[in-house]
Amino acid sequence: MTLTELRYIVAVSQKNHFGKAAQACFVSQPTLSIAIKKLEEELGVRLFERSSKNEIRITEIGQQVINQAYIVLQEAQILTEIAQQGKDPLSGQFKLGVIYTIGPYLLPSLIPRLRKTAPNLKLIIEENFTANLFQSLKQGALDAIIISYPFDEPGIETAALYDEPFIVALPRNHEWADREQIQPEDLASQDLMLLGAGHCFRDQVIKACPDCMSGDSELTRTLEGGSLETIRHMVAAGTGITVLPRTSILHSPKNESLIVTKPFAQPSPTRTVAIAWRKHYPRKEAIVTIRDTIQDSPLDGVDNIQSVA
Amino acid sequence: MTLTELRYIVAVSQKNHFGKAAQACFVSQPTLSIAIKKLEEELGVRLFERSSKNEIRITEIGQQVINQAYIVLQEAQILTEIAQQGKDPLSGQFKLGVIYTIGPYLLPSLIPRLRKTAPNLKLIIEENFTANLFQSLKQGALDAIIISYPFDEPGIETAALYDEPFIVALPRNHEWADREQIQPEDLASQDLMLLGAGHCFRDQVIKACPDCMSGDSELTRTLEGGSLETIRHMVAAGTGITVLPRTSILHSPKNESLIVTKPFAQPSPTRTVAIAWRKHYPRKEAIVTIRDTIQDSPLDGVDNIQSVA
DNA sequence: TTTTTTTCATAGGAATTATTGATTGCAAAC
DNA sequence: GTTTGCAATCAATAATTCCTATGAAAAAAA
Repeated sequence: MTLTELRYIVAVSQKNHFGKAAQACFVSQPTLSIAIKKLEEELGVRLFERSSKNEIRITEIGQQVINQAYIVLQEAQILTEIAQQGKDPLSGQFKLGVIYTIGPYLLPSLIPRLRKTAPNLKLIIEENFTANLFQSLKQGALDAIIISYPFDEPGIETAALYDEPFIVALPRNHEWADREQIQPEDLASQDLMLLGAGHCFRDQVIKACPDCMSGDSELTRTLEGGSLETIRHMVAAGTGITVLPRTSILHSPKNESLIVTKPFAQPSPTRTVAIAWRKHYPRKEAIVTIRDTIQDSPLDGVDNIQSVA
Repeated sequence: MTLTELRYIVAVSQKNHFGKAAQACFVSQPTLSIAIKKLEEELGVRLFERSSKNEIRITEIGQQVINQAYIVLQEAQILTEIAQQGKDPLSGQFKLGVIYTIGPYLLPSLIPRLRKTAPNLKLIIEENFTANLFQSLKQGALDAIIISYPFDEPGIETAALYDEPFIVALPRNHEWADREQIQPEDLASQDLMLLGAGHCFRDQVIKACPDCMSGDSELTRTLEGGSLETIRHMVAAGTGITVLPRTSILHSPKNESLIVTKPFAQPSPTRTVAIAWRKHYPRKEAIVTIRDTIQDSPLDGVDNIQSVA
């Protein structure tokens, strides 16, 4: 049985005439006759009662079969419509993972802009650690993830989005409050607060300021389970100092005068934020759109990275 | 789009593996790959995300398409089941027309026996004049009709069922009550009651007893709108005499002593009852079954006619 | 009657499409 | 690096679809 054959019998039932039905199907009359004969043989049932002169007649069982053929064809039509609707890579769900230290600062501006550039894209957000996001990406639970370099996994492609300098956050009355800039090595002597294990930003800070974790620096503290916002509040409370990605301070309340931020001495420690997806992911256009949307109106204080489509 | 392609994508979604899916569909892996590629191109949508090593992944739109493919295939399956059920020519509706002068006598015995020989046949009965039955048969409103010869129409085939002698019905106290048999010509001198125009039996009686309608026989009366039963009651009431087909008296109450029946002198006027159907009617088996059912247990007093299958 | 017309079935051949085993290419695992 | 597993590709062949031309049957017209 083929859908074409079903279309043929439906046409015959509508035209009551093999020749006209064939015309309606844009085939020759023998083509249609043979196809129907084949279907009748396959079903083991005579669908039409042919008489040479008068109109053809539909058998009782033939009518039932034709009614069902309508249903089959209709469902097939719905299938193509489903495909048609889903043709747009910028429609449907898009599951985006973002690491904890980017999500709160990137998403508030990204989401409303993405609603304009891709209004049919139903964004579903997950915030998590890089490792968990990567697992979900690999398993297909996420369509793309936004993480920080270095990130190099087999089967995964990435595109850099922007470079984000690190800055130092101090309590207003800190001894460094008057400094212009900070040397990374100086942090070892301070009450430095870091995120818990799992946050890549923690590792990046440690790498930028290697001394802070050396044996003699017992001032450095890890806040397991905490977030950058938690740490920032602790800085404001005078508990210690910390290192933040610059985007995290651009979105904080302007009048937050309890905290002072200082840049690092050049070349400043920096992280590169990137988007990653499975190599064979079929909706690359959606990823390009997200990347472009992020870069079209960059966050203050970060440096866009040239697209390498 | 073909049903085969839909079966392929369903198989892939079940096996998560092109090779195994191909095996399940009893085709080679390239066959399945190409078919799916073709479907994806036709729909303009990527259904599967292929990665070399790991299992394949179904895209969001692909899942929707596959869900719909299930529905299409299921409806197609229902179609074949409908055909399967209807394969039996002895199932479904069968619309049988019978003329007025046969129906009341044949059907009471035919219907219960047909329920045994063809229990799935849903018999729908129409009683009417030959001409009307023929029209309905030609138009397809009836599947077969039971009429009396002569009956010869283009595109219609017939098979004789049985020969039925005519008999004369008299009031008990009629002058002929003691006769052994009646000569057709004698009827002209009697109060002969006939059915109205349209009943073929009327014409057959007139043909058998030509004198009864000649100018000098003003005793013959036509009962428009009447039936054989009406006429029989009038005979019982002594209004006149009539000619009946023999089956009509076999089913009358045994103790109906107000009427006396007499055979005609040999060769008795007789009618041949036959079944007729459109030449191209596809369920000939149903007709053969009805014919055989009538003849397997013949009505009393009639002569079966040899089947000429 | 005979002829014509209508209509579906059939035949033969061309074009298209489907199918297959063998091969290639790719990515991951050893 | 080599092997392994998987899907894509290739080239040859098989199957099918499709068309034109023709045939057969029956009704309508001459």
